[in-house]
Amino acid sequence: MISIEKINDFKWLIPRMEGMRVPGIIYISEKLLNKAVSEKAPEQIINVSKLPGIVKYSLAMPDVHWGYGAPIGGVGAFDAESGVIAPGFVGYDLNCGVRLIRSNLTADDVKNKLEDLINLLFTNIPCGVGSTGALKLKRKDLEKVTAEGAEWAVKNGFGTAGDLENTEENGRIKEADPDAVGNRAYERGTSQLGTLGSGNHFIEIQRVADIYDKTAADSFGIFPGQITVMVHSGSRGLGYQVCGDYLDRFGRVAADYGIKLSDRQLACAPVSSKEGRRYFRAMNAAANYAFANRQIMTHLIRETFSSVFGVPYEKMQMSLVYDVTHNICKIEKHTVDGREKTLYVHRKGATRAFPKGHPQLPERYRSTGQPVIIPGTMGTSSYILVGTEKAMEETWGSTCHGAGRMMSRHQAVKEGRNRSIAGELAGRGILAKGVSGKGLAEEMPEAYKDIDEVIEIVEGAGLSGKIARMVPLAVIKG
DNA sequence: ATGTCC
Repeated sequence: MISIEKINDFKWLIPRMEGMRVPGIIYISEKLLNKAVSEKAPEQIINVSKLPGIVKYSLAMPDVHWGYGAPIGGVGAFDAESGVIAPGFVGYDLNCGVRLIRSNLTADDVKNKLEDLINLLFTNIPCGVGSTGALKLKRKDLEKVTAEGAEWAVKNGFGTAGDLENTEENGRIKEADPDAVGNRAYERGTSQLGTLGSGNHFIEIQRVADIYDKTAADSFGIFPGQITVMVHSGSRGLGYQVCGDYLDRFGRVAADYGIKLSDRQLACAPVSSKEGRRYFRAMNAAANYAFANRQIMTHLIRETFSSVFGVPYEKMQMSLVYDVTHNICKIEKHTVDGREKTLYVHRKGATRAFPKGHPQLPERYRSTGQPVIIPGTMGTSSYILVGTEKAMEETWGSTCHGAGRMMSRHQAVKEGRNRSIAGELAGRGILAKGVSGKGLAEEMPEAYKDIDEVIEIVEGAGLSGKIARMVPLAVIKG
């Protein structure tokens, strides 16, 4: 039995016990804690707290759930000298992330076009496990993609300079090394650029249903009744392979650095070690691939809208609001006990949420704070939030990343037997097109926590502010 | 999440 003590309505403490270097903190409500968090997630929060060089606390967001090695919804910062880096605390889908594309279309404009849009998106953007895209790149070009990220995509005609401006890291992480990515990863990545993938990855056409902060919404280009398009995808087989390769490697070398692993899935190496630095550069290379992937899909989405409406997409003002990554480790400066420190911040199923004034934000968001894009499920709302100063102080500038699973995929498939999830969604006015019925069942809304409750918690805890809520109209699923 | 088992 793990003891979890209430700090306040939205914040809970796992006190430091034998072997823990720092305490655990879970941002959650009593209701969600009892209903949606199994014992396995707190065990992983504790395992993370035992890693060398972890600073202050092992954190979990309200969408926390059990994952490979470390919890999804977990955040932890590590000292730049004594800390470690752990692939299992970044996730297999390196730079899995979300972007939101705005438009000047209203729900009325798309009412009679939704079916065409969703069918053509499904045709134009390959999805599903192992799906391959229209682009087949030579190894040399692929290396440019891992070095240059979304910048490569824009350079090759898939998007605009404005897209880069509105992407975390401008869509290109500088400290990336194409040579740190293995052959097998490149083989898998060759034909997958511009593909959606499977699982919880999706492209969704949404309607803006609520505005909570008009000033911020205005500066984000968001208005009531507006059509937005949300993309959730990552680095596909390339990132998966990078994660796997370095997990193997770290599993073998951790002992050489005197690290005793409490869970092999949480294999790690010192950030300052040869292996640690190499993983960091490979991870960033895979992250760049993911930025390019979402960028190329953005272009395909714009073309799809153009062809359905018969007007150039520029006329529909389909610009990028923001692109966030929620599976990554970043070098960031944070204040620790009154002093500025350089930290390796791991976010696994957690979103950066920097406050207004932060120097890393694009000029246009300097006075509002960073847009935080949070998807719900196929059947529920999604949100635009904004980063806060309190997140900077308490969670290394982090917030939740989505609703967070409540049921295992296996359990969801079982629940979905003799049901048509697409049919049920259609009954609620949501057009869902998936590669497989099983895939849709795995992603049924009931398999997830209530996104509205999750958002209430991050807002109540002061980790982000609500800007707008979108509802799903139509979605494609891998 | 994932060429859902090299």
